[in-house]
Amino acid sequence: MARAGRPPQDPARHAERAHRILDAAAELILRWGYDKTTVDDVARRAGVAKGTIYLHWKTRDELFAALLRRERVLMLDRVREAAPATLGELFGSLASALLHRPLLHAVLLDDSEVLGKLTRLKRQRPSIGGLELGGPFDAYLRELVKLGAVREEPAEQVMVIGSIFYGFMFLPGARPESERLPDDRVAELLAETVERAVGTGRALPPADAAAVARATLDLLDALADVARRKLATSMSPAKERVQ
Amino acid sequence: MARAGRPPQDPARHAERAHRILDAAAELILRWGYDKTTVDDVARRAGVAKGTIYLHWKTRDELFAALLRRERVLMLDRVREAAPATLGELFGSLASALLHRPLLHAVLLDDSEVLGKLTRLKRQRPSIGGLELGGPFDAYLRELVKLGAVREEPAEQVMVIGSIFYGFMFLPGARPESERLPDDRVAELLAETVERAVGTGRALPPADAAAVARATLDLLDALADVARRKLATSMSPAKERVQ
DNA sequence: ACGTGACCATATAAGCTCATCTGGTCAAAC
DNA sequence: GTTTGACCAGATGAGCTTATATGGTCACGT
Repeated sequence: MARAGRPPQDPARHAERAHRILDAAAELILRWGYDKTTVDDVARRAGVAKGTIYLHWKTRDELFAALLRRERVLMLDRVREAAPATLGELFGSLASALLHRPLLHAVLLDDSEVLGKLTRLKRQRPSIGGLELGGPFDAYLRELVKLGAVREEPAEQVMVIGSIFYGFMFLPGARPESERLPDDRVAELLAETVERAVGTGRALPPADAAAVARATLDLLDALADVARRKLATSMSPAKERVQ
Repeated sequence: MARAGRPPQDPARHAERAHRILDAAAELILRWGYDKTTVDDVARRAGVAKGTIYLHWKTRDELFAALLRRERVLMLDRVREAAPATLGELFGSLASALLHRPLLHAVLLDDSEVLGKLTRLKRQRPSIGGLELGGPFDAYLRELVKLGAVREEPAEQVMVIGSIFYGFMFLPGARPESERLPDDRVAELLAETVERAVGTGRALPPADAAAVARATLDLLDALADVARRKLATSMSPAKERVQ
């Protein structure tokens, strides 16, 4: 109640505060799990009043959605920075980035420890690991097939890649600490495995290799673009949104 | 461990009844889950009195253990019959057999729908998918490395294989029915993927290829032998057992 | 205009009771 | 000698009550 001052309508400050709230939420959810993290906790940790949170999001769930969307954008940005030039590198970078974002990792694995009662509900969603399996990724794969970087039958290759990716993301958590490989090594092995599993094995002519690298970055840009647009929806003030 | 008391009047009939009870248990557990399946249900379905079940096993849990051990033996027998001759074929056969044994599949995936409150408890166990990752399988892998069938760093390859296997066993269950491949095709793709992921790619001289096939069958024999011995322990009358 | 925190209706958790169920036993019946 | 099912103590679950916590709102102060 002691807080004075009426900051003018400063969008930058407003956005900064939203991010501060999301930071608080991320930290608390990771520590206590979604069920045990209250809006009041988040507000306190972010140094705002509870009501302020509802100036940004209509419900607690929307706050969480915004958080996940931001995680996604951050992850994709990191992948994009790594500038993967092949399918294997793409998934290696994805893995590496995902392992640095425990919330997304928890969503992928449907970890009830973290997600609480949200666990089963998310199952409905068709997306796996942040990649829509029909859609831009599918087009990307077909492109690589054309370029001779990936074998035929893209529909099956999608399943193969998905399985490998999921297995690599899951298994380390199921093994005793002592036998666990460092995250970076896991990512490297994943990259290698994907390449061997669905690659053609032939070396590509430089022009085609460049085309693959280009297609990969284009895909990431497209995914990041969608992700950023969704995030923007989640970050605009609650009142402005219709639904 | 001399036999206390007298052997049953007709051992064959006795064993047949034990299997009938396990059949009943398997069916009910798959239908209702472990938690909702009572000893009385099993007895009724098997056409015996409840007390009879306790002539075979000391506790409900031991009945379940026997069931799983039988499943394991049956699965390994099936794999052995397929006579896999390479590492890839070994895992293809394992996958195919596992997909035909829903109980083992549930154990691998830690499916709480089926296992109920047993879910988290089994987590402790070091075994994944019925293969002890240190032990006979490890020796087998090293042998294949020596024969030039598998790349170096067997410790990492174990992790790679495990991840791939788990991913392939898990993913189909997470996808919509419409996009799901037939079990046989999944097994084939898994075989191919494992081979590409950890194989050397070179064709082996016939003598070495034969050695690989031999080692594979030897491994299966060894695993089946252990499994059968454990099963035997679980199938001997409850009173004869010490622990 | 903006932000706040007291406020409210509802949700959740804890504690308790009571009836039913279930794993396991055993004296009696084959 | 083998099998059975009535039987028992403890587990489980439904139902209810009470106390606390929580998501979300809003009149008010700045």
